[in-house]
Amino acid sequence: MNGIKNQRQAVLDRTLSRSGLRMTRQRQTVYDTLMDQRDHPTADEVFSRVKRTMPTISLATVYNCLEKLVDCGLVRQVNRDRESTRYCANLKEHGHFYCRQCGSVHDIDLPSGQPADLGLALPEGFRVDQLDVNLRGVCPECGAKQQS
Amino acid sequence: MNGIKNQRQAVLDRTLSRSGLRMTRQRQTVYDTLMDQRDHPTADEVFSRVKRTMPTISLATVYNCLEKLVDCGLVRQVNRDRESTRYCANLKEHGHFYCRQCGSVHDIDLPSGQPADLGLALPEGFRVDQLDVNLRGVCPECGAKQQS
DNA sequence: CATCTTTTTTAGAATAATTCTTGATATTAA
DNA sequence: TTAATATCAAGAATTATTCTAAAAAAGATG
Repeated sequence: MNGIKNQRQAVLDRTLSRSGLRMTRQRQTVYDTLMDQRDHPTADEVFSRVKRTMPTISLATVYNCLEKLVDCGLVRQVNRDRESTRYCANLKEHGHFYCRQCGSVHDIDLPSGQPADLGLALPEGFRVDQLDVNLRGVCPECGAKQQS
Repeated sequence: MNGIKNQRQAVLDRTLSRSGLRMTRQRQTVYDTLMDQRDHPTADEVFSRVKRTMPTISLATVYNCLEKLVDCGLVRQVNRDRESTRYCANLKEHGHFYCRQCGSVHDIDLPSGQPADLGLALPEGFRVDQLDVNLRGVCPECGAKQQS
């Protein structure tokens, strides 16, 4: 029972050791937390979720774990302006939509392929290796509320 | 002589008062600084540039002025991850390219029109009113250096 | 012009997120 | 087991930014 978590754990273990890192209970819990509820929590939010099952963990450790997960590519940092960094376990290339009313963050699929495909008029000579797309507006839930 | 600065000043004056704000020597100088050298400086960098002609200005004032300029729409804030906010006096819709080698920031034209035109597969119900595109990579200058 | 009002500036304190430091603890290797 | 290394944890430190409160400047009014 609970094959999903076992499989997830195997991926984590493999990926960590590929980066010369050890699998620890803390990393596992932090990773599980991100995978279980994929709503782009801040480090602080992750901290309070993890504390529920591991009350002795410290915020510094959560930051450390998140950093390692980002380093080994299992987790992405998501930033909007200078607000707290959020963490995202969706590895597919995607952008983010921020609802200015409820503050929720939604993943938005990007057209696969190179950034050039976005139709950007990139002058000669720029080599792009990362693309970051952020949208701001009103999400469907808030939009609906407003109409009524 | 110096018609450009006079014209610029007139625009600033008009725009400020449209927002119920006064034209001050500090705001004028901060705005001029951004318009004169359009390289996306941080507040701190603006501060040190402004100090050259106005040695008594304080950093808080620079922050205040920048905030007002942003409020009244003459200046845009530009963020990359959680680094210091940068300020940009280019009002045309555009994205930003960050060179990971020299740290320079370049404006990148976006295809005019709605965000949907970027080819984003936006699910039904999202109303977008702001689009933010950041690219990361190597700029032409650094690319050329590397080849040789 | 003198006075009153409002806005702006300023210096320094406060804040918030994150990183750093250092010693304790756990894990692996020998 | 012992040694070596990696990780964790608690709190201090850092950094960018905002807040606060008082002084200065600008504009309006009589």
